[in-house]
Amino acid sequence: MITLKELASRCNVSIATVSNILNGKTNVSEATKQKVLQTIKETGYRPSYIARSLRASKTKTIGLIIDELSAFSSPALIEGVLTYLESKNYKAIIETLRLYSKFGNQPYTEEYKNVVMTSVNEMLSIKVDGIIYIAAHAHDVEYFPPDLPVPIVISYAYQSNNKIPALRIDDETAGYDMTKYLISKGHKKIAIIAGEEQDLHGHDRLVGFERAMKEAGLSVDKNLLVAGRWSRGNGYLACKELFEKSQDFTAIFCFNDLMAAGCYDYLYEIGKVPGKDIAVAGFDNRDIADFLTPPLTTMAIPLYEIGGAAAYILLQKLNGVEFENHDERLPCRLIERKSVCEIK
Amino acid sequence: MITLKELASRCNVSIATVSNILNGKTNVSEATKQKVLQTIKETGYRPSYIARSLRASKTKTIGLIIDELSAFSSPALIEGVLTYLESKNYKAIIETLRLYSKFGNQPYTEEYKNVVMTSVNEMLSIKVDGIIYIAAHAHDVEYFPPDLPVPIVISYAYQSNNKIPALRIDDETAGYDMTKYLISKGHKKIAIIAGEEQDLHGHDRLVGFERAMKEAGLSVDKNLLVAGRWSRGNGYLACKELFEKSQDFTAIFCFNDLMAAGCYDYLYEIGKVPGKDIAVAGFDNRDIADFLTPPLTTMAIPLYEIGGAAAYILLQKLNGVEFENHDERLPCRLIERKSVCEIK
DNA sequence: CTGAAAGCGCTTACAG
DNA sequence: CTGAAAGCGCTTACAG
Repeated sequence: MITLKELASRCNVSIATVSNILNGKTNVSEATKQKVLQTIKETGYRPSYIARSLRASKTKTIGLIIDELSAFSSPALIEGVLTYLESKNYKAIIETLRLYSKFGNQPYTEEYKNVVMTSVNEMLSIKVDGIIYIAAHAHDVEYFPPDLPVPIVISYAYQSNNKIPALRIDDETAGYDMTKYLISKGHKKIAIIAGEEQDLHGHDRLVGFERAMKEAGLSVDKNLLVAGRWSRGNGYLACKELFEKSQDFTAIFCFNDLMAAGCYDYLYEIGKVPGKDIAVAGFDNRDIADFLTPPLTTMAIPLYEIGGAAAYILLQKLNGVEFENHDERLPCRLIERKSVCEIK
Repeated sequence: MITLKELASRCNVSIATVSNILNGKTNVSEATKQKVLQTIKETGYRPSYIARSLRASKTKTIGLIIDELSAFSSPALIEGVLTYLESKNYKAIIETLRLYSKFGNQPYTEEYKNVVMTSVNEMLSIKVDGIIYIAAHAHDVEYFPPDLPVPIVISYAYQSNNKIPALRIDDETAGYDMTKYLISKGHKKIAIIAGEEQDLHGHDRLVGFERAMKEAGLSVDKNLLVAGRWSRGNGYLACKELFEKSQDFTAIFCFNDLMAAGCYDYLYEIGKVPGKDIAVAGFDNRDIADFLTPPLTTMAIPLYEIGGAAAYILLQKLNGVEFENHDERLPCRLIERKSVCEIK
């Protein structure tokens, strides 16, 4: 691969002139411009990104710090980021933290902070123009200092203690919408399998649920609320617990699809058919939702959009636009399938 | 963030000395070394990756070109690559080609070559030390020229016309193993839903199937072989076609899980229960496999391992080790669940 | 053991 | 319209 210098000498012009042409400066005669362009074509010359970055002290590269690539949400989030970045001619350096494999089910520990900050420092050393943090799960990030030398945007989580822009999903409205849907199908006694206590997603969905119930004049029975971890096995257990506490409900709203699947497991075990004997709703619209029997009615999460919006905001910030305290919540979409039966 | 020069002047030594310390050279007095290290700690100095890369003309960065991030295989492949890379202190620049969204079901066209080569050239411009191409589907890549200035490794596909190392799965053995398993369960008449014709994965799996049948002294009935696209809908259609052509089989080996799910759909429609009235096997071990009713017996693909091996080989090549004509096939693993019933 | 100097491949004032 | 020169932040012989 030839260099600018060689290219210039082949064309019998100075490197400054070639550089000007490359950068679209207009103060160049048409003749020399054509000659240079022609030679570039012949030689396959490509400017060195590295040299350009060093000189211009901008890399046009964004650092992507990813909690966990194998989280179901990550690929779509990343795809959204990359698509926007590419359209603006930015590159991405990617680093995955392997959060779940390293820290299991209690991921966001003190030790984890160090992992994240080490990654941030590495990105800084690479001289990325900005950073996008892609969380695996909504949480209060806390650890990004307010005085980072480059802008940062949080996707799928947020930070309460300063002004870092964040994009997440509107859990409350989603909880509200699903509950209204359930009510519209005639359900009045709705049980909840809620995911871990003190979980942000769960908390907000529950608030939405209660609001919808209240609006419909329906009472919320605390006996019909069961919490647990976000897995299929725990969905099974939670469903079991529900039936041990009460039989008085016609629908179960699970706060994720995995727990809904576990819920199915238990229902079949006791001879009840979801979508027929009892309504089940999920959340996330993972791939599996459509492959359950019956296909699961659930909430789709705007992952691609969140990724795109995160990239958009970051690039805006790079252009000097302020996004202080920007904590945007994108709407989820109800996907109606076969697991919610109607009650007359 | 301070520079080497500032750091040196704070310590009253030359930049060369600081650089030597940073790079672990031993010809430095303990006293100055301690002073410099101390100052680095105080100032939070970090060397500029960009400047270092320009000077050393190595970036310690690998370009990852990804067919389609949302392919089910990509995240694990990437995770494997990144994990190995990180352990060796390499970074990754990532670019996704959005193959399926751009080119639909006939992805590997002439136009696609240009997309890939554009990406390669961009990586070259960024001066990556090497490239890993992560395919979404096994195919003969063809387009990488043999004289690329940096080494390249193909993961999940291969290239027939030159010496680029490639890692893919051992479809033939996997087809053989699954067939043997089916035979061991008493099945003698096995139908195949094969995926697209002339597909590499499908071709090799079929060869393995035929070998196992032959070894067991079983005949292969061409009527029991149906091809189609890799989707659920086509699995449904293929299963229907199978039943229209013949009723004389006790097991269906689907060449991916999605088609197996479609197969389930049709079976239920005609009142047959998979795993009871008829055996069904899949391929891929996607997330959905365990959520079907009954859970699907299938073949797990060593994606993480392929990614890791690709990264390993690339770094070996960077160290001058030759891997000409390296076309490695990693073994799949049979995951036994509930969809294959036994015949006495 | 330490430092002065060249140079990696560019961009950016600035002079002509 | 064109070019000489400085400099981005490092590393690497080389001299002392």
